[in-house]
Amino acid sequence: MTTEPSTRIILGSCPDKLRELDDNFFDLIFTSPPYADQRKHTYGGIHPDKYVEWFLPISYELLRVLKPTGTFILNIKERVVDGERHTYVLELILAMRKQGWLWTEEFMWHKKNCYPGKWNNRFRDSWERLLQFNKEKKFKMFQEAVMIPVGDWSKTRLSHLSKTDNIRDESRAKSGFGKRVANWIGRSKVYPTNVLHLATECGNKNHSAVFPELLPTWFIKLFTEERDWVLDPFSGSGTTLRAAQTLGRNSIGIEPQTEFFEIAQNNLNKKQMLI
Amino acid sequence: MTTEPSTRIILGSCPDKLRELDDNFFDLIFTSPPYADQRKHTYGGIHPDKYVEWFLPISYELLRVLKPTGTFILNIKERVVDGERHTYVLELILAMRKQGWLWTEEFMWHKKNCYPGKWNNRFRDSWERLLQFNKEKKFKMFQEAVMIPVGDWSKTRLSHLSKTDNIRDESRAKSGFGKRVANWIGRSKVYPTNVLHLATECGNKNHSAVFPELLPTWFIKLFTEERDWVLDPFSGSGTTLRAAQTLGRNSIGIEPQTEFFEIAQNNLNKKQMLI
DNA sequence: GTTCCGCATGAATCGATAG
DNA sequence: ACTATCGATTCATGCGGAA
Repeated sequence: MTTEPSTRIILGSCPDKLRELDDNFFDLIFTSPPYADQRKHTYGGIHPDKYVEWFLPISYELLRVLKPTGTFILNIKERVVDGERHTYVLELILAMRKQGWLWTEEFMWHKKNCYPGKWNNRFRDSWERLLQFNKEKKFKMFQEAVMIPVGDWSKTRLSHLSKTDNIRDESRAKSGFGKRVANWIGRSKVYPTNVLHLATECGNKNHSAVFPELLPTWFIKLFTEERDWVLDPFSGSGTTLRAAQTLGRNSIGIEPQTEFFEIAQNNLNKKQMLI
Repeated sequence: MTTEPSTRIILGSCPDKLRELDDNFFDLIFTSPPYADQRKHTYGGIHPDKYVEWFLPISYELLRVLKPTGTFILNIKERVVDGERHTYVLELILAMRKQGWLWTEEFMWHKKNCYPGKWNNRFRDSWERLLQFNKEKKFKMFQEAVMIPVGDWSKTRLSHLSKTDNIRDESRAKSGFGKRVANWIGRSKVYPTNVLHLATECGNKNHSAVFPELLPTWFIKLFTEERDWVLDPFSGSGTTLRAAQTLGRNSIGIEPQTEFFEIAQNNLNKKQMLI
């Protein structure tokens, strides 16, 4: 048994590779599956009308490999089809409940910098769903791990902050929500809400990720302890795995594309990699 | 024909009173219906399992009285029942589509100051859905009416902020999001996103509103012109009607409780009231 | 060392044009 | 008529070069 947490990426696809994993093994599953008909160039686009059908065999396996006290966080957003929001996400929630999942909560990721554009009939979409599913009503949760510091006077102060005002200290504090943590060290802390107000990662970083590392970091802190096991069945460039590694959690990722598989390997600490 | 816009509240309940209204009459329907409540004895509480069944006859009439170019904004959030988010909102969206509604968009109200509380298995809920439904793909929308100041200046400006610089002036500007207007007149503006980041109203007013007046104000500006007709089928203390009156729109409200009916009457400009 | 500014880019969507 | 492809639109962010 090593003292370092282990990180491993499996080259392959879901649900096939999931079947090789043990029952009741993971404490947290955090993933952002390919959205319907999006990123066609990287993943084979899944047609919106076929999305639920495609995902259910995967969620079936996820239910099996999750511990009874574990949590599944699904980052997803429905696309616009023919002028309407498509209903596949709503249908997926209903179908997963029939599969045995509990739909415990819906967190919201409020993106600070969303995709630009201008249309006559809608505004830019600046939020995504973070659906929380559980196997049992009683699950592990460590709310203290994600508390944010706020004093009485700072409540007033915070209400006057603009979006950009929060940015600078985010990368330093790594506590989520970008609340200029450094300035309030030693102050009393409060619990956050179910809205995460984070920026998407910019494309000109040396690695590209669809979500910022702060996102998995926050949920890993909230739902796991050190040495717990984290799974990302669509690990992509490995953002979830890197967050897990930084926090001393064991993790497994699954990724079908060799290109992303290799990028993720390079972004992770080699000493902890199990090949 | 009066030059002032008219405002009228009907004492009665839905869908009965809706049946007395004309076809294809309203440009905007904005409402926050009573939330589902499992405590049967509560007045007006609708059991979550019966919510869709209760609402469909109402949405049927709303579809009838809305103009083909009009918009229906439904402010709603599902309750937690037995540890899970109940699915009645998801089911309602699916059922309303079968009724003929288009589910065009889902706006998000990100509450700045949400209800306090502490639970072992969840955080405070600080967002609500604002579901947009339409009859036709082509609907009236006036995006310029809700533009907000560009964030570009703020990078420079915010680096040397004084305390007074931070003070917001929502009421004077009436610009929807209430984003520090006075200082940036003459600056270029940008379109907002589909997330509204507003504070809930303070409780120390003599009436309690479930949403701040800025919320209906924003949608009335976005989807109607002066003298257009606005309907709130659950008008409560009359927040939507007052917003409509302030903006020079005609409006009709429906409210079953005499107490709220009278509160709303008192909050509105009497000269424009049609009794 | 800082700060400032230019610039490329991103889980998108619509409408027109083409097959 | 129905589907596929393509250009136009837009803005917060972070990197890199310059002052």
